[in-house]
Amino acid sequence: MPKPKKALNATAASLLGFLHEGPMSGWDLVETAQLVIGNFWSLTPSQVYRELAAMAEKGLVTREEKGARDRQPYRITDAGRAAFAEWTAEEPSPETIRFPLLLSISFGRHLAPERLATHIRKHHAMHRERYAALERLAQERVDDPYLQATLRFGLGYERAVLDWFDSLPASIRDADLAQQDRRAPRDGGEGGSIA
Amino acid sequence: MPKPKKALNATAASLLGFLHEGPMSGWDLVETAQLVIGNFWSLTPSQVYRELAAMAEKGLVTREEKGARDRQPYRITDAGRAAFAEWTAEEPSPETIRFPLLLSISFGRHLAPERLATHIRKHHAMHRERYAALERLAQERVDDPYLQATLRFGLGYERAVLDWFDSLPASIRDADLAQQDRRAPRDGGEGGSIA
DNA sequence: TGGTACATGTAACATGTTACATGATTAG
DNA sequence: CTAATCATGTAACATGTTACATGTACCA
Repeated sequence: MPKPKKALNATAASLLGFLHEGPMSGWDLVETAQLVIGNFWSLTPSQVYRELAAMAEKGLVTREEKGARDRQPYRITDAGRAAFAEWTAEEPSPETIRFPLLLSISFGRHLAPERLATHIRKHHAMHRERYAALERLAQERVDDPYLQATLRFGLGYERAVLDWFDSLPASIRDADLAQQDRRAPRDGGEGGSIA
Repeated sequence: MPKPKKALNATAASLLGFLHEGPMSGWDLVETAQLVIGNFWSLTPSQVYRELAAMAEKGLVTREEKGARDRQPYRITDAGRAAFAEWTAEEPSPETIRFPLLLSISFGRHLAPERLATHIRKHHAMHRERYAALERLAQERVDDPYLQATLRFGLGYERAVLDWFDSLPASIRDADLAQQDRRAPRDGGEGGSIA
């Protein structure tokens, strides 16, 4: 067997996905992606420009006439559509989550309790905001069932995260400065510079 | 301002976190990590060996006498503990999720419906299994509150994902071979072609 | 004695991140 | 005119992934 050969990476595929709707510039793509797939995928401008250049090289997209503000639109080609279709045939890999805060909690016994509690508090607040923003967004665009499904994912995820925050025991989330002697003698300042 | 200087990356930090419990080999670390932080962090053997080598270079860990089966244990040093402590002081970055299946759904209008439905079905099954496995795990180790908290995260997440799968409209998840003519023509169907 | 699981590691490559350089357009 | 924002891109580096090479111990 000749090995399934990986035609496209998911990021490139997503760009081609958007380009199905018509030519767009790198900037457009970044904006659109943030809005549409931002809840479960991320891509930076420099990645986008790199992928576009690579795909242009391979003939999956072509550059159009520049527009206003030097915008450089890219248009998907037939080869691009074919590559995209090939990508859709592969079984999507399982999702990956990287959640640094949970790392801090895992090693919570080695952190100063109020430090951990502070991290938790900030992230909790951030997720409350995200949830609210998502709810607002979900109320506007009710048209497209695919977008709706992914939006509902984001909502469900954020809801679960908020519930989880609420389920954290006081011993972890409410560390107050009073009962600090459990370990990690407070030294306030930046760690005792060892260098 | 001299720039916060990033002491450690989260993956290296997690290795140091585990090494706080005592010397371990790369293999041990991979196994432990899979078990303890596998629900929200991933690291491959080659990453682990590379990080260990780099950290040995920097004096954050030292190599111990090899044990049975050529196992090479690493022990955290004081500098390692200091670096870890420094890492805990940084605010954890927001989590990132990369969920290729949701990408497929986002571009669902450009996929053959039964292809998308197949992807969904497989992932749904995978998550059902993960959820069951996590529940089993959560029943055993009730001791450590930090582990419990992260386990509860995994459970909450998987629960949310399963609920989300259940919430998918039939039009997306139940594409059956009968109503295939939306696109991606197929043939050989039973006589009753839909009006 | 030969296969499988254990265990360590390297090399090559793909992807993601950060910092920066440049020019175009708009708003004040 | 000038600052802010829009827009494109490059370069350097960090991290993640895949494939492979090597050797150890167990067990059928």
